[in-house]
Amino acid sequence: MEHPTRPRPAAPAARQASLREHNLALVARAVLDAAAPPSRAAVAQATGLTRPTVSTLVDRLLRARVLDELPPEQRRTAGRPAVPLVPAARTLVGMGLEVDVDFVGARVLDLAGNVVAERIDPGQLHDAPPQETLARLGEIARRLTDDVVRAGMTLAGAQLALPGLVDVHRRRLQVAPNLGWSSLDPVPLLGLPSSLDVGVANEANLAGLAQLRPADRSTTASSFLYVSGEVGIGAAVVLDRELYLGLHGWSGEIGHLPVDPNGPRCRCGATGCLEQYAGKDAILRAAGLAPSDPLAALRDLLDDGDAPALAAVGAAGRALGRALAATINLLDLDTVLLGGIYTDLAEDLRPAVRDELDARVLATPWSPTDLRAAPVADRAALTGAAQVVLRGVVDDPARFCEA
Amino acid sequence: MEHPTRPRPAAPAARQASLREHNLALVARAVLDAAAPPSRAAVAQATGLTRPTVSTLVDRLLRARVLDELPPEQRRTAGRPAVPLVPAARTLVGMGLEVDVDFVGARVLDLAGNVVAERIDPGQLHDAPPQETLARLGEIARRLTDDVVRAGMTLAGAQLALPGLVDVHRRRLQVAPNLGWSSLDPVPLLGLPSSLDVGVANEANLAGLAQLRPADRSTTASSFLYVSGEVGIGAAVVLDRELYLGLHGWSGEIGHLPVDPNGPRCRCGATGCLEQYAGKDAILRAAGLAPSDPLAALRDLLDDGDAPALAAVGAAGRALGRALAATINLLDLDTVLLGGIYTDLAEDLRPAVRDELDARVLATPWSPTDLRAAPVADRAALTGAAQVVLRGVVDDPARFCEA
DNA sequence: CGGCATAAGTTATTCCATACAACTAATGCG
DNA sequence: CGCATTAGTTGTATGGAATAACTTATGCCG
Repeated sequence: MEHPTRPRPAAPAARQASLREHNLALVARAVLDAAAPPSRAAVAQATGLTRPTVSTLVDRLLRARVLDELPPEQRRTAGRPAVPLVPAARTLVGMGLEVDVDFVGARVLDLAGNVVAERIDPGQLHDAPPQETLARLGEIARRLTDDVVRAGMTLAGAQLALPGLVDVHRRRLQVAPNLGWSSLDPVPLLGLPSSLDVGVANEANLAGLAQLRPADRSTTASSFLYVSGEVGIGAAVVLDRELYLGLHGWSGEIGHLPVDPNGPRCRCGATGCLEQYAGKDAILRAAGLAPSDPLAALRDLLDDGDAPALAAVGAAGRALGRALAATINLLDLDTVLLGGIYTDLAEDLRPAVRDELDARVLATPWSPTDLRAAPVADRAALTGAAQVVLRGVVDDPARFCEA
Repeated sequence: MEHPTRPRPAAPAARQASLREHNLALVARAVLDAAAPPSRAAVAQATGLTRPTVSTLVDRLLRARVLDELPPEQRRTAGRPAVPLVPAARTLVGMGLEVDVDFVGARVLDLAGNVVAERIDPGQLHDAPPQETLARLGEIARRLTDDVVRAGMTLAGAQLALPGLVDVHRRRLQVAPNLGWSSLDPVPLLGLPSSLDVGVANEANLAGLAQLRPADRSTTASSFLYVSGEVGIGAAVVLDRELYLGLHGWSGEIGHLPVDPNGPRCRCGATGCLEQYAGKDAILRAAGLAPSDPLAALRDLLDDGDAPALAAVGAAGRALGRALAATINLLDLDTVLLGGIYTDLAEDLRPAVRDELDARVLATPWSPTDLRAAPVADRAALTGAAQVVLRGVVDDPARFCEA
């Protein structure tokens, strides 16, 4: 059972072995989260465990191929040189899967954060039958799985990102308007071996999680609101590096926040939803482009100072700012990461969004909102999905330790 | 350090003693959450620990006066009769403190949930200087403390509920518009002995937490949105019995969700905020009453079928419904508890709120929203504040075990 | 070049919370 | 009165982690 965050606390039994598992995970996380490859002694320092304890735990993690040793480093100080520890590359890997309106794809990451294998198949998938699309994705997944297994890696699981309401506990898609899908059990349709653990989650939520680990190892905030602007608009609430999922995993449906009750009718039935102002199609249409036009066309218009395009982005920014202000008031976050098409439009959107945030966020005087482009932009959901699998490994490495 | 929920996960050290503490808390919680007083054997069953282990842990909790034994029950079945375990009454107690626009008060609860001591002082406190008001409250607190200590009880801590933006980590009040207070360190102004641990939190958040334990021991949902309608409107997000606090504890500021950008100007600077439609003063004014009129006056008008009153409540319900729909879309909750003045108005508000929820909540087809009056209505924040202290005791009973 | 300080990592021992198994205690039942 | 049954206790074993002492591998200084 892979979940975007660990399963509900439930009733935690508390035997003695839990201690070892807990500390094993603690050590693994310390190595993965470290700024530079730490020695056993440094891990002991960081975790509060003693050096002997860390040693035995590290040995176990080395045998499980969760960690790896680097050659002893040359130090300038006295003392025995440390053996730097790093997450193992190309051993345990996790697979992210995604279906979106214009592609299906899979990406395999290892614990070091490397993309080990990837395959993206573009195509217009709106209203394509789910059986067909998911079978196609399953085929890709199977091929990548074969590749990595042949290369000696162990696939720990997979996570499927879908642009819609996903029940993460039942692994069920309730509805994905932009795909034209509803009431679906997507996992069986992939046709993957049942031994492979496949979780399902919302695309924006997974993309949000991916922001926690930029490829350049720079640090992002550990709490933020990630907004994904696509045809629909989704969001992820991340607090203390944990995703807020809500009851089912449907949290973050920001696209239908009411911006103006007198506004245009939305396909959700209400009027004046955010999506009608700041959704991809809405922006393009307001800028005088067609929904099928590439985003670059809008970029060009903006760079040329085209008035309708500037007006479209301004209106989108104001609407987005209002919706974000409401969200921030409700959730008490101080960082907003602009994802999806908003990443490229960040500088164009900023003034209008800023104005609305400053005017409407109650906490502004004490905690002004940090508004920035999302650091991970390249199909972040795919990366986030794979990371969820790997997070499952790091949170319970005991599963992969035989002795 | 009392917090509405336990402090941030941070870096959990993991020594051997943690195991005992964890299991101690597990056993304590099992007894407190049980539907009927359980035996040691039943606790063992419930927790997954063995009977000998439970026995030693229970002994410790008995010595710490966290638990108590009842006289062995008469059973109809064979076997040695069980000794029922209950939370100890009148031993360890927690104090809730509250300042609101029309009263200051303190309430002391024991682990069994009994109100052990209470003192409410009504008064119009809008624009009263915080030094004075908090000193008054401190005086009450000191008197209650003396009473319970004299009666042999141990006061584990206190928690102060305030109607405003409270930074729970710094224990600081940023702003409380309805009190006319801002930028305040309230705890020192209470003048309580520094040995007493006093936390601070938002009134609506604490009232929301209180809903988890109705006095009649009936079960509420473990996840819900609690809405507190007063002069301002606040909310608490409770997921899996845990309060979502956000970064600072400012979550749940629902009162300034925009309902209609063309609506009346709000003192927050924006226009058409929820508070302008569904705040206590707004409803009373729209019903032709004065803000100072008691709620009963509105009740009478409604019962008489007074048209302006009905219209006022209808408008409030529609506005509230829209704001709640936005909140539910964002947070994925399926239960809304109406608190504050909304409790009494629940049946009057229901139709309009229902309509808006059904129309706007995306998840309605799969998870219709349960809308009901809050089960704990009698100054719930005061109760919730005391419970936060007691929760701290139950989560770490080792603090009170000497041996 | 050899002793010494220093830091990393390991080995041997102790400690302690829990599991396990066997016991005692207190009841109903035939 | 013996027996089955369930609650609770005692005594022993297990196994993680702490502690302290050790080994290893370096830089530094005379």
